[in-house]
Amino acid sequence: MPADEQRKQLESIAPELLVREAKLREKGLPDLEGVVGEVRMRLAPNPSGPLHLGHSRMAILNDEYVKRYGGICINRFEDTDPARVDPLGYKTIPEDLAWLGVKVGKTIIQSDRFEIYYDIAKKLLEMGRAYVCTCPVETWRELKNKKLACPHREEPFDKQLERWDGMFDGSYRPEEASLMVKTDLSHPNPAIRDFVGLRIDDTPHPRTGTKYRVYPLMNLAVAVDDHLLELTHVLRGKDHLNNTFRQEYIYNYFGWKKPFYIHYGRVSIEEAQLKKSTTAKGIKEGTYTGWDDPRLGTLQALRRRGIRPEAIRRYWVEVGIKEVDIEFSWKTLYSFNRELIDDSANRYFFVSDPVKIKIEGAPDLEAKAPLHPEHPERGYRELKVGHDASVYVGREDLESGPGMLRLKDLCNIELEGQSARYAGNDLGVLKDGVQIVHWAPMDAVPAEVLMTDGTVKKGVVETGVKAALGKVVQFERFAYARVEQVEPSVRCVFTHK
RNA sequence: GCUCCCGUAGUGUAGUCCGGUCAAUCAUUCCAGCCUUUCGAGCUGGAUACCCGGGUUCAAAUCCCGGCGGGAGCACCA
Repeated sequence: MPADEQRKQLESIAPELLVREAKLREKGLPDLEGVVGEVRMRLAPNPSGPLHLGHSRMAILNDEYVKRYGGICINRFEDTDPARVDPLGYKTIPEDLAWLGVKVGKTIIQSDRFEIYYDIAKKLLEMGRAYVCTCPVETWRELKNKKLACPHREEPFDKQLERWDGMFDGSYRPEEASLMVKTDLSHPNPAIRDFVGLRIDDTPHPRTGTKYRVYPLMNLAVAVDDHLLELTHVLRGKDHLNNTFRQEYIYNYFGWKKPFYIHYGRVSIEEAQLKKSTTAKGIKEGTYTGWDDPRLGTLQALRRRGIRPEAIRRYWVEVGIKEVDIEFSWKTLYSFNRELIDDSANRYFFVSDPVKIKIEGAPDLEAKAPLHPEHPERGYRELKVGHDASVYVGREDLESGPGMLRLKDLCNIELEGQSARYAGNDLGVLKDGVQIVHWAPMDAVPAEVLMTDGTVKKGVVETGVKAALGKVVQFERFAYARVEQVEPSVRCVFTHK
Protein backbone atom coordinates (compact mmCIF):
# COMPACT_ATOMS: atom_id res chain seq x y z
CA MET A 1 0.00 0.00 0.00
CA PRO A 2 1.47 3.38 -0.91
CA ALA A 3 2.30 5.81 1.80
CA ASP A 4 -0.50 8.26 0.95
CA GLU A 5 -3.13 5.61 1.22
CA GLN A 6 -1.73 4.36 4.47
CA ARG A 7 -1.95 7.82 5.87
CA LYS A 8 -5.54 8.25 4.75
CA GLN A 9 -6.59 5.02 6.35
CA LEU A 10 -4.70 5.75 9.51
CA GLU A 11 -6.34 9.13 9.67
CA SER A 12 -9.73 7.52 9.86
CA ILE A 13 -8.73 4.80 12.28
CA ALA A 14 -6.34 6.51 14.68
CA PRO A 15 -5.54 10.12 13.80
CA GLU A 16 -3.69 10.65 17.05
CA LEU A 17 -0.87 8.43 15.79
CA LEU A 18 -0.16 10.89 13.05
CA VAL A 19 0.80 13.57 15.50
CA ARG A 20 4.38 13.16 16.38
CA GLU A 21 5.33 13.91 19.91
CA ALA A 22 6.85 17.32 19.88
CA LYS A 23 10.44 16.50 20.54
CA LEU A 24 12.31 19.14 22.39
CA ARG A 25 14.96 20.54 20.16
CA GLU A 26 18.11 20.70 22.18
CA LYS A 27 19.52 24.16 22.26
CA GLY A 28 23.18 24.06 22.87
CA LEU A 29 24.64 21.26 24.91
CA PRO A 30 22.76 18.05 25.56
CA ASP A 31 21.63 17.28 29.08
CA LEU A 32 23.92 15.39 31.38
CA GLU A 33 23.02 11.88 32.37
CA GLY A 34 22.19 11.08 35.96
CA VAL A 35 21.87 14.55 37.41
CA VAL A 36 20.37 14.57 40.89
CA GLY A 37 20.23 18.08 42.25
CA GLU A 38 23.46 19.95 41.84
CA VAL A 39 26.53 18.82 39.96
CA ARG A 40 30.14 18.76 41.08
CA MET A 41 32.67 18.95 38.30
CA ARG A 42 36.31 19.81 37.87
CA LEU A 43 39.00 21.17 35.65
CA ALA A 44 42.29 19.38 35.84
CA PRO A 45 44.99 21.49 34.26
CA ASN A 46 48.63 20.63 34.36
CA PRO A 47 50.35 23.84 35.47
CA SER A 48 52.90 23.93 32.71
CA GLY A 49 52.06 27.26 31.13
CA PRO A 50 49.17 29.42 30.00
CA LEU A 51 45.98 27.94 28.59
CA HIS A 52 45.36 27.75 24.87
CA LEU A 53 42.31 27.41 22.71
CA GLY A 54 42.23 23.64 23.08
CA HIS A 55 42.14 23.89 26.87
CA SER A 56 39.33 26.39 26.76
CA ARG A 57 36.92 23.74 25.54
CA MET A 58 37.16 21.68 28.68
CA ALA A 59 36.89 24.72 30.90
CA ILE A 60 33.87 26.15 29.13
CA LEU A 61 31.95 22.89 28.91
CA ASN A 62 32.37 22.30 32.62
CA ASP A 63 31.36 25.85 33.37
CA GLU A 64 28.27 25.61 31.16
CA TYR A 65 27.01 22.52 32.94
CA VAL A 66 27.67 23.89 36.39
CA LYS A 67 25.77 27.01 35.42
CA ARG A 68 22.90 24.95 34.01
CA TYR A 69 22.42 22.65 36.97
CA GLY A 70 23.95 24.62 39.79
CA GLY A 71 26.79 23.22 41.83
CA ILE A 72 30.49 23.77 41.80
CA CYS A 73 33.42 23.62 39.46
CA ILE A 74 36.69 22.80 41.13
CA ASN A 75 40.04 23.67 39.64
CA ARG A 76 42.55 20.99 40.48
CA PHE A 77 46.15 21.53 39.51
CA GLU A 78 47.63 18.23 38.45
CA ASP A 79 51.26 18.69 39.27
CA THR A 80 52.32 15.21 40.29
CA ASP A 81 55.12 15.02 37.77
CA PRO A 82 57.84 17.30 39.18
CA ALA A 83 59.65 17.37 35.87
CA ARG A 84 56.68 18.76 33.98
CA VAL A 85 55.62 21.66 36.12
CA ASP A 86 56.13 25.25 35.08
CA PRO A 87 55.32 27.35 38.13
CA LEU A 88 54.06 30.07 35.81
CA GLY A 89 50.94 27.99 35.33
CA TYR A 90 49.71 28.38 38.90
CA LYS A 91 49.33 32.07 38.20
CA THR A 92 48.36 32.29 34.54
CA ILE A 93 45.78 29.52 34.46
CA PRO A 94 43.44 31.19 36.97
CA GLU A 95 43.86 34.44 35.02
CA ASP A 96 42.98 32.72 31.79
CA LEU A 97 39.97 31.06 33.37
CA ALA A 98 38.77 34.36 34.77
CA TRP A 99 39.05 35.95 31.35
CA LEU A 100 37.03 33.11 29.86
CA GLY A 101 34.34 33.77 32.43
CA VAL A 102 34.74 30.35 33.98
CA LYS A 103 33.68 30.38 37.58
CA VAL A 104 35.99 28.35 39.75
CA GLY A 105 34.36 27.53 43.08
CA LYS A 106 37.37 25.95 44.72
CA THR A 107 41.00 25.34 43.90
CA ILE A 108 43.15 22.47 45.07
CA ILE A 109 46.68 21.49 44.25
CA GLN A 110 47.70 17.86 44.11
CA SER A 111 51.17 18.57 45.37
CA ASP A 112 49.52 19.53 48.69
CA ARG A 113 48.00 16.09 48.92
CA PHE A 114 50.81 13.57 48.63
CA GLU A 115 50.13 12.16 52.11
CA ILE A 116 46.58 11.37 51.05
CA TYR A 117 47.77 9.35 48.08
CA TYR A 118 50.32 7.50 50.21
CA ASP A 119 47.59 6.59 52.61
CA ILE A 120 45.39 5.18 49.87
CA ALA A 121 48.33 3.33 48.36
CA LYS A 122 49.08 1.67 51.65
CA LYS A 123 45.48 0.60 51.98
CA LEU A 124 45.61 -0.93 48.52
CA LEU A 125 48.68 -2.89 49.59
CA GLU A 126 46.91 -4.11 52.70
CA MET A 127 43.94 -5.16 50.64
CA GLY A 128 46.19 -7.05 48.26
CA ARG A 129 45.10 -4.80 45.41
CA ALA A 130 48.53 -3.41 44.78
CA TYR A 131 52.14 -4.50 44.98
CA VAL A 132 55.57 -2.97 44.99
CA CYS A 133 57.53 -4.17 42.03
CA THR A 134 61.29 -4.01 41.73
CA CYS A 135 61.54 -5.66 38.34
CA PRO A 136 63.30 -3.78 35.54
CA VAL A 137 60.73 -1.75 33.64
CA GLU A 138 61.12 -3.79 30.45
CA THR A 139 60.69 -7.09 32.27
CA TRP A 140 57.53 -5.96 33.93
CA ARG A 141 56.12 -4.71 30.64
CA GLU A 142 56.99 -7.89 28.79
CA LEU A 143 55.31 -10.04 31.43
CA LYS A 144 52.26 -7.83 31.29
CA ASN A 145 52.03 -8.16 27.54
CA LYS A 146 52.13 -11.91 27.99
CA LYS A 147 49.41 -11.69 30.64
CA LEU A 148 51.87 -12.90 33.27
CA ALA A 149 52.42 -11.76 36.84
CA CYS A 150 55.79 -10.55 38.02
CA PRO A 151 57.28 -12.33 41.06
CA HIS A 152 56.33 -9.49 43.41
CA ARG A 153 52.67 -9.41 42.52
CA GLU A 154 51.48 -12.09 44.90
CA GLU A 155 53.91 -11.67 47.75
CA PRO A 156 52.51 -11.16 51.26
CA PHE A 157 51.76 -7.78 52.73
CA ASP A 158 54.77 -7.57 55.01
CA LYS A 159 57.13 -7.98 52.08
CA GLN A 160 55.22 -5.38 50.12
CA LEU A 161 55.35 -2.99 53.06
CA GLU A 162 59.07 -3.47 53.38
CA ARG A 163 59.64 -2.46 49.79
CA TRP A 164 57.07 0.33 50.07
CA ASP A 165 59.01 1.85 52.95
CA GLY A 166 62.15 1.37 50.94
CA MET A 167 60.77 3.63 48.24
CA PHE A 168 60.77 6.48 50.74
CA ASP A 169 63.95 5.88 52.67
CA GLY A 170 66.25 5.82 49.69
CA SER A 171 66.80 2.08 49.42
CA TYR A 172 65.78 2.32 45.78
CA ARG A 173 66.63 4.73 43.05
CA PRO A 174 64.06 5.95 40.53
CA GLU A 175 62.65 3.12 38.42
CA GLU A 176 64.01 0.52 40.81
CA ALA A 177 60.75 0.22 42.68
CA SER A 178 57.22 1.31 41.93
CA LEU A 179 53.80 0.68 43.34
CA MET A 180 51.58 -1.15 40.88
CA VAL A 181 47.82 -1.28 41.06
CA LYS A 182 46.39 -4.67 40.24
CA THR A 183 43.65 -4.92 37.69
CA ASP A 184 43.13 -8.02 35.63
CA LEU A 185 46.19 -9.51 33.99
CA SER A 186 44.04 -11.52 31.64
CA HIS A 187 42.21 -8.47 30.38
CA PRO A 188 42.07 -8.57 26.58
CA ASN A 189 43.07 -4.93 26.38
CA PRO A 190 46.76 -4.69 27.26
CA ALA A 191 46.24 -1.06 28.22
CA ILE A 192 44.05 -2.09 31.11
CA ARG A 193 46.31 -4.68 32.74
CA ASP A 194 48.09 -3.63 35.98
CA PHE A 195 49.26 -0.04 35.96
CA VAL A 196 51.77 2.05 37.84
CA GLY A 197 50.32 3.93 40.77
CA LEU A 198 53.31 5.66 42.33
CA ARG A 199 56.92 5.96 41.36
CA ILE A 200 60.15 7.48 42.60
CA ASP A 201 61.49 10.71 41.14
CA ASP A 202 64.29 12.80 42.63
CA THR A 203 63.65 15.84 40.46
CA PRO A 204 62.91 18.69 42.85
CA HIS A 205 59.29 19.77 42.68
CA PRO A 206 58.74 23.51 42.13
CA ARG A 207 56.41 23.64 45.11
CA THR A 208 57.60 20.94 47.50
CA GLY A 209 61.26 20.79 46.60
CA THR A 210 62.88 17.57 47.75
CA LYS A 211 60.49 16.91 50.60
CA TYR A 212 58.89 14.06 48.66
CA ARG A 213 60.39 11.61 46.27
CA VAL A 214 57.47 9.26 45.72
CA TYR A 215 54.94 10.70 43.30
CA PRO A 216 51.56 9.33 42.35
CA LEU A 217 50.70 8.97 38.67
CA MET A 218 47.56 10.48 37.33
CA ASN A 219 45.44 7.34 37.45
CA LEU A 220 45.88 6.99 41.18
CA ALA A 221 45.78 10.66 42.04
CA VAL A 222 42.81 11.38 39.78
CA ALA A 223 40.74 8.49 41.08
CA VAL A 224 41.41 9.44 44.68
CA ASP A 225 40.69 13.11 44.19
CA ASP A 226 37.65 12.66 42.01
CA HIS A 227 36.24 10.52 44.78
CA LEU A 228 37.19 12.78 47.67
CA LEU A 229 35.83 15.81 45.85
CA GLU A 230 32.58 13.91 45.42
CA LEU A 231 32.41 14.67 41.74
CA THR A 232 29.19 13.77 39.98
CA HIS A 233 30.38 14.18 36.39
CA VAL A 234 33.75 14.10 34.74
CA LEU A 235 34.34 15.54 31.28
CA ARG A 236 37.52 14.51 29.58
CA GLY A 237 39.04 13.92 26.20
CA LYS A 238 38.62 10.49 24.72
CA ASP A 239 42.35 9.96 24.93
CA HIS A 240 41.56 9.26 28.59
CA LEU A 241 39.18 6.43 27.79
CA ASN A 242 41.55 3.72 28.95
CA ASN A 243 42.48 5.77 31.99
CA THR A 244 38.83 5.79 32.95
CA PHE A 245 38.79 2.00 32.82
CA ARG A 246 41.92 1.84 34.95
CA GLN A 247 40.56 4.26 37.51
CA GLU A 248 37.39 2.26 37.80
CA TYR A 249 39.38 -0.56 39.35
CA ILE A 250 40.34 1.70 42.24
CA TYR A 251 36.73 2.80 42.64
CA ASN A 252 35.60 -0.79 42.74
CA TYR A 253 38.23 -1.87 45.27
CA PHE A 254 37.00 0.71 47.73
CA GLY A 255 33.36 0.53 46.79
CA TRP A 256 33.29 4.20 45.90
CA LYS A 257 30.46 5.63 43.86
CA LYS A 258 31.61 6.46 40.38
CA PRO A 259 30.94 9.77 38.70
CA PHE A 260 29.42 9.83 35.22
CA TYR A 261 32.17 10.04 32.64
CA ILE A 262 31.78 11.85 29.35
CA HIS A 263 34.52 11.62 26.77
CA TYR A 264 34.74 14.08 23.95
CA GLY A 265 36.70 13.78 20.73
CA ARG A 266 39.91 15.43 19.74
CA VAL A 267 40.08 18.78 18.03
CA SER A 268 42.57 19.56 15.36
CA ILE A 269 43.29 23.24 15.10
CA GLU A 270 44.90 24.36 11.89
CA GLU A 271 47.35 27.18 11.55
CA ALA A 272 47.95 27.77 15.19
CA GLN A 273 50.88 26.81 17.29
CA LEU A 274 49.39 25.12 20.34
CA LYS A 275 51.90 22.61 21.57
CA LYS A 276 53.20 23.94 24.81
CA SER A 277 56.72 22.59 24.59
CA THR A 278 57.20 23.97 21.07
CA THR A 279 55.80 27.32 22.09
CA ALA A 280 58.03 27.54 25.12
CA LYS A 281 61.04 26.69 23.01
CA GLY A 282 60.05 29.24 20.37
CA ILE A 283 59.75 31.95 22.96
CA LYS A 284 63.09 31.09 24.47
CA GLU A 285 64.79 31.13 21.09
CA GLY A 286 63.11 34.35 20.07
CA THR A 287 60.95 32.87 17.31
CA TYR A 288 57.93 34.14 19.20
CA THR A 289 57.77 37.40 21.05
CA GLY A 290 56.02 35.88 24.06
CA TRP A 291 53.03 33.85 25.16
CA ASP A 292 50.78 36.47 23.58
CA ASP A 293 52.41 36.41 20.15
CA PRO A 294 49.49 36.66 17.71
CA ARG A 295 50.73 33.63 15.85
CA LEU A 296 49.96 31.46 18.86
CA GLY A 297 46.73 29.85 19.88
CA THR A 298 47.09 30.86 23.53
CA LEU A 299 44.23 32.64 25.20
CA GLN A 300 46.61 35.50 25.89
CA ALA A 301 47.25 35.87 22.18
CA LEU A 302 43.56 35.75 21.32
CA ARG A 303 42.77 38.32 23.97
CA ARG A 304 45.48 40.56 22.61
CA ARG A 305 43.98 40.33 19.16
CA GLY A 306 40.56 41.33 20.36
CA ILE A 307 38.87 37.95 20.29
CA ARG A 308 36.13 37.99 22.91
CA PRO A 309 35.77 35.13 25.37
CA GLU A 310 32.05 34.99 24.60
CA ALA A 311 32.85 34.06 21.02
CA ILE A 312 35.05 31.20 22.18
CA ARG A 313 32.33 30.05 24.53
CA ARG A 314 29.68 30.09 21.87
CA TYR A 315 31.94 28.15 19.57
CA TRP A 316 32.52 25.32 22.02
CA VAL A 317 28.88 25.16 22.98
CA GLU A 318 27.93 24.76 19.32
CA VAL A 319 30.55 22.10 18.86
CA GLY A 320 29.18 20.13 21.79
CA ILE A 321 30.65 17.06 23.42
CA LYS A 322 30.43 14.30 20.85
CA GLU A 323 33.04 11.62 20.84
CA VAL A 324 33.96 12.26 17.22
CA ASP A 325 37.12 14.09 16.31
CA ILE A 326 36.57 17.49 14.85
CA GLU A 327 38.32 20.17 12.91
CA PHE A 328 38.37 23.60 14.41
CA SER A 329 37.05 26.40 12.20
CA TRP A 330 38.65 29.79 12.60
CA LYS A 331 36.10 31.22 10.19
CA THR A 332 33.25 30.26 12.44
CA LEU A 333 34.97 31.63 15.52
CA TYR A 334 35.70 34.88 13.68
CA SER A 335 32.13 35.12 12.57
CA PHE A 336 30.90 34.82 16.15
CA ASN A 337 33.45 37.36 17.27
CA ARG A 338 32.57 39.79 14.50
CA GLU A 339 29.00 39.69 15.67
CA LEU A 340 30.18 40.67 19.14
CA ILE A 341 32.60 43.42 18.23
CA ASP A 342 31.07 45.03 15.17
CA ASP A 343 28.71 47.25 17.08
CA SER A 344 31.38 48.72 19.29
CA ALA A 345 34.17 48.88 16.70
CA ASN A 346 34.46 52.42 15.41
CA ARG A 347 35.56 52.92 11.82
CA TYR A 348 38.81 54.43 10.68
CA PHE A 349 40.80 54.59 7.48
CA PHE A 350 44.08 52.71 7.54
CA VAL A 351 45.97 52.75 4.26
CA SER A 352 48.43 49.97 3.83
CA ASP A 353 51.27 50.58 1.40
CA PRO A 354 50.18 54.20 0.90
CA VAL A 355 50.86 56.31 -2.14
CA LYS A 356 50.43 60.07 -2.10
CA ILE A 357 48.30 61.49 -4.86
CA LYS A 358 47.26 65.04 -5.63
CA ILE A 359 43.74 65.57 -6.85
CA GLU A 360 43.93 68.10 -9.67
CA GLY A 361 41.24 70.67 -9.92
CA ALA A 362 39.74 69.96 -6.54
CA PRO A 363 37.94 72.53 -4.44
CA ASP A 364 38.58 72.80 -0.71
CA LEU A 365 37.80 69.27 0.48
CA GLU A 366 36.76 67.97 3.85
CA ALA A 367 35.28 64.57 4.67
CA LYS A 368 32.74 63.92 7.35
CA ALA A 369 32.65 60.22 7.99
CA PRO A 370 30.69 58.51 10.73
CA LEU A 371 32.57 56.77 13.49
CA HIS A 372 30.08 53.97 13.01
CA PRO A 373 27.55 53.82 10.17
CA GLU A 374 24.85 52.41 12.44
CA HIS A 375 25.52 54.88 15.22
CA PRO A 376 25.52 58.45 13.92
CA GLU A 377 25.08 59.62 17.50
CA ARG A 378 28.69 58.70 18.18
CA GLY A 379 29.79 61.53 15.96
CA TYR A 380 31.97 61.99 12.93
CA ARG A 381 35.58 62.01 11.88
CA GLU A 382 36.35 65.29 10.18
CA LEU A 383 39.16 64.75 7.73
CA LYS A 384 40.52 67.92 6.24
CA VAL A 385 42.12 67.73 2.85
CA GLY A 386 42.26 71.43 2.08
CA HIS A 387 43.72 73.41 -0.83
CA ASP A 388 46.62 71.16 -1.56
CA ALA A 389 44.18 68.32 -2.20
CA SER A 390 46.68 65.55 -1.57
CA VAL A 391 45.65 62.23 -0.02
CA TYR A 392 47.06 58.77 0.58
CA VAL A 393 45.59 55.86 -1.29
CA GLY A 394 46.60 52.23 -1.14
CA ARG A 395 48.93 51.18 -3.93
CA GLU A 396 46.73 48.26 -4.81
CA ASP A 397 43.66 50.47 -5.30
CA LEU A 398 45.67 52.94 -7.29
CA GLU A 399 46.89 50.24 -9.61
CA SER A 400 43.46 48.86 -10.22
CA GLY A 401 43.67 50.66 -13.53
CA PRO A 402 42.56 53.92 -15.09
CA GLY A 403 39.03 55.05 -14.52
CA MET A 404 36.90 56.52 -11.83
CA LEU A 405 37.26 55.79 -8.13
CA ARG A 406 35.17 56.99 -5.24
CA LEU A 407 37.14 58.13 -2.22
CA LYS A 408 34.75 57.15 0.51
CA ASP A 409 32.98 60.08 2.14
CA LEU A 410 35.09 62.55 0.16
CA CYS A 411 34.70 62.76 -3.61
CA ASN A 412 35.12 60.99 -6.92
CA ILE A 413 38.38 61.03 -8.81
CA GLU A 414 39.39 60.14 -12.31
CA LEU A 415 42.62 58.21 -12.44
CA GLU A 416 45.06 58.42 -15.28
CA GLY A 417 48.44 56.92 -14.75
CA GLN A 418 49.83 58.49 -11.61
CA SER A 419 47.65 61.54 -11.70
CA ALA A 420 44.17 62.02 -10.38
CA ARG A 421 41.59 64.59 -11.37
CA TYR A 422 38.65 65.75 -9.33
CA ALA A 423 35.45 64.25 -10.71
CA GLY A 424 32.72 65.77 -8.61
CA ASN A 425 30.92 64.41 -5.64
CA ASP A 426 27.96 62.68 -7.20
CA LEU A 427 27.12 59.42 -5.49
CA GLY A 428 25.18 58.40 -8.56
CA VAL A 429 28.41 57.06 -10.06
CA LEU A 430 28.15 54.10 -7.72
CA LYS A 431 25.25 52.89 -9.83
CA ASP A 432 27.70 52.53 -12.68
CA GLY A 433 29.86 50.23 -10.62
CA VAL A 434 32.48 52.73 -9.54
CA GLN A 435 34.70 51.18 -6.87
CA ILE A 436 34.70 52.78 -3.44
CA VAL A 437 38.08 52.97 -1.77
CA HIS A 438 39.38 54.23 1.53
CA TRP A 439 42.09 56.86 1.84
CA ALA A 440 43.84 58.99 4.42
CA PRO A 441 44.50 62.71 4.75
CA MET A 442 48.01 64.16 4.81
CA ASP A 443 48.02 64.50 8.59
CA ALA A 444 47.63 60.75 8.94
CA VAL A 445 50.21 59.10 11.17
CA PRO A 446 52.35 56.05 10.50
CA ALA A 447 50.83 52.82 11.76
CA GLU A 448 51.69 49.15 11.89
CA VAL A 449 49.36 46.21 12.04
CA LEU A 450 50.80 43.01 13.41
CA MET A 451 49.37 40.14 11.41
CA THR A 452 48.66 36.59 12.60
CA ASP A 453 51.38 35.16 10.38
CA GLY A 454 53.96 37.29 12.15
CA THR A 455 54.35 39.84 9.35
CA VAL A 456 53.68 43.54 9.80
CA LYS A 457 51.56 45.69 7.52
CA LYS A 458 52.85 49.23 7.40
CA GLY A 459 50.78 52.19 6.46
CA VAL A 460 49.14 55.35 7.67
CA VAL A 461 46.04 55.87 9.74
CA GLU A 462 43.88 58.86 10.63
CA THR A 463 45.07 60.48 13.83
CA GLY A 464 41.64 60.05 15.36
CA VAL A 465 42.39 56.38 15.97
CA LYS A 466 44.43 57.47 18.98
CA ALA A 467 41.16 57.83 20.85
CA ALA A 468 40.61 54.10 20.50
CA LEU A 469 43.62 52.93 22.46
CA GLY A 470 42.99 49.46 23.80
CA LYS A 471 39.87 49.00 21.73
CA VAL A 472 38.99 47.00 18.67
CA VAL A 473 38.33 49.18 15.65
CA GLN A 474 37.48 48.44 12.08
CA PHE A 475 39.86 49.70 9.45
CA GLU A 476 37.44 50.01 6.57
CA ARG A 477 38.05 47.58 3.75
CA PHE A 478 40.99 46.16 5.65
CA ALA A 479 40.03 44.29 8.79
CA TYR A 480 39.24 44.61 12.45
CA ALA A 481 42.21 45.30 14.63
CA ARG A 482 42.96 46.06 18.25
CA VAL A 483 44.81 49.28 18.92
CA GLU A 484 47.46 48.41 21.45
CA GLN A 485 49.73 51.44 21.25
CA VAL A 486 49.34 55.01 20.03
CA GLU A 487 52.52 56.69 21.24
CA PRO A 488 55.14 57.15 20.01
CA SER A 489 53.56 55.46 17.01
CA VAL A 490 50.34 53.62 16.33
CA ARG A 491 50.54 49.87 16.61
CA CYS A 492 47.64 47.46 16.19
CA VAL A 493 47.10 43.75 16.20
CA PHE A 494 45.05 42.13 13.47
CA THR A 495 41.83 40.65 14.78
CA HIS A 496 40.22 39.19 11.67
CA LYS A 497 38.48 40.32 8.51
C1' G B 1 49.60 -7.00 16.39
C1' C B 2 45.92 -6.33 20.43
C1' U B 3 41.74 -3.44 22.83
C1' C B 4 38.20 0.31 22.50
C1' C B 5 35.54 4.32 20.08
C1' C B 6 33.48 6.86 15.87
C1' G B 7 31.52 7.76 10.47
C1' U B 8 25.04 13.34 8.31
C1' A B 9 27.07 19.22 3.27
C1' G B 10 33.91 22.57 3.07
C1' U B 11 33.38 22.96 8.72
C1' G B 12 30.46 22.11 13.12
C1' U B 13 25.68 20.38 14.53
C1' A B 14 20.11 18.34 14.95
C1' G B 15 17.72 13.81 13.93
C1' U B 16 19.83 7.60 15.21
C1' C B 17 18.05 4.87 21.55
C1' C B 18 11.65 4.33 20.46
C1' G B 19 11.95 3.07 11.62
C1' G B 20 7.20 6.66 8.71
C1' U B 21 5.28 14.19 8.69
C1' C B 22 13.53 13.55 6.76
C1' A B 23 13.30 14.86 -1.18
C1' A B 24 17.00 15.66 6.34
C1' U B 25 17.71 20.97 11.04
C1' C B 26 20.48 25.11 12.45
C1' A B 27 25.08 27.84 12.31
C1' U B 28 29.30 28.94 9.62
C1' U B 29 31.22 28.82 4.60
C1' C B 30 30.81 29.65 -0.70
C1' C B 31 28.11 31.90 -4.98
C1' A B 32 24.58 35.52 -7.02
C1' G B 33 21.48 39.77 -6.39
C1' C B 34 19.79 44.17 -3.45
C1' C B 35 21.69 48.39 -0.54
C1' U B 36 23.57 56.86 -2.40
C1' U B 37 29.10 55.56 0.25
C1' U B 38 33.65 49.58 3.61
C1' C B 39 35.93 43.75 1.28
C1' G B 40 31.77 45.16 8.02
C1' A B 41 26.48 44.90 9.06
C1' G B 42 21.65 44.01 6.87
C1' C B 43 18.10 41.85 3.22
C1' U B 44 16.78 38.16 -0.83
C1' G B 45 17.88 33.85 -3.47
C1' G B 46 21.03 29.65 -4.40
C1' A B 47 24.92 25.56 -3.57
C1' U B 48 26.75 21.25 -0.86
C1' A B 49 25.49 15.64 3.23
C1' C B 50 23.00 10.52 5.62
C1' C B 51 30.91 6.08 4.12
C1' C B 52 29.90 1.51 0.83
C1' G B 53 27.33 -3.16 0.02
C1' G B 54 23.80 -6.63 1.45
C1' G B 55 19.60 -7.95 4.71
C1' U B 56 14.89 -7.19 7.64
C1' U B 57 10.39 -4.19 6.58
C1' C B 58 4.77 -1.80 3.25
C1' A B 59 8.66 1.85 4.86
C1' A B 60 15.79 2.48 6.86
C1' A B 61 20.00 8.32 8.18
C1' U B 62 17.51 5.37 12.03
C1' C B 63 17.42 -1.93 13.09
C1' C B 64 20.90 -6.40 11.62
C1' C B 65 25.35 -8.36 9.04
C1' G B 66 29.78 -7.53 6.24
C1' G B 67 33.25 -4.25 4.23
C1' C B 68 35.82 0.48 4.01
C1' G B 69 37.56 4.84 6.35
C1' G B 70 39.07 7.82 10.62
C1' G B 71 40.66 8.22 15.74
C1' A B 72 42.40 6.80 20.69
C1' G B 73 45.19 3.67 23.76
C1' C B 74 48.64 -0.56 24.73
C1' A B 75 54.26 4.83 29.00
C1' C B 76 57.23 5.00 35.95
C1' C B 77 53.14 12.18 30.98
C1' A B 78 48.53 14.32 31.86
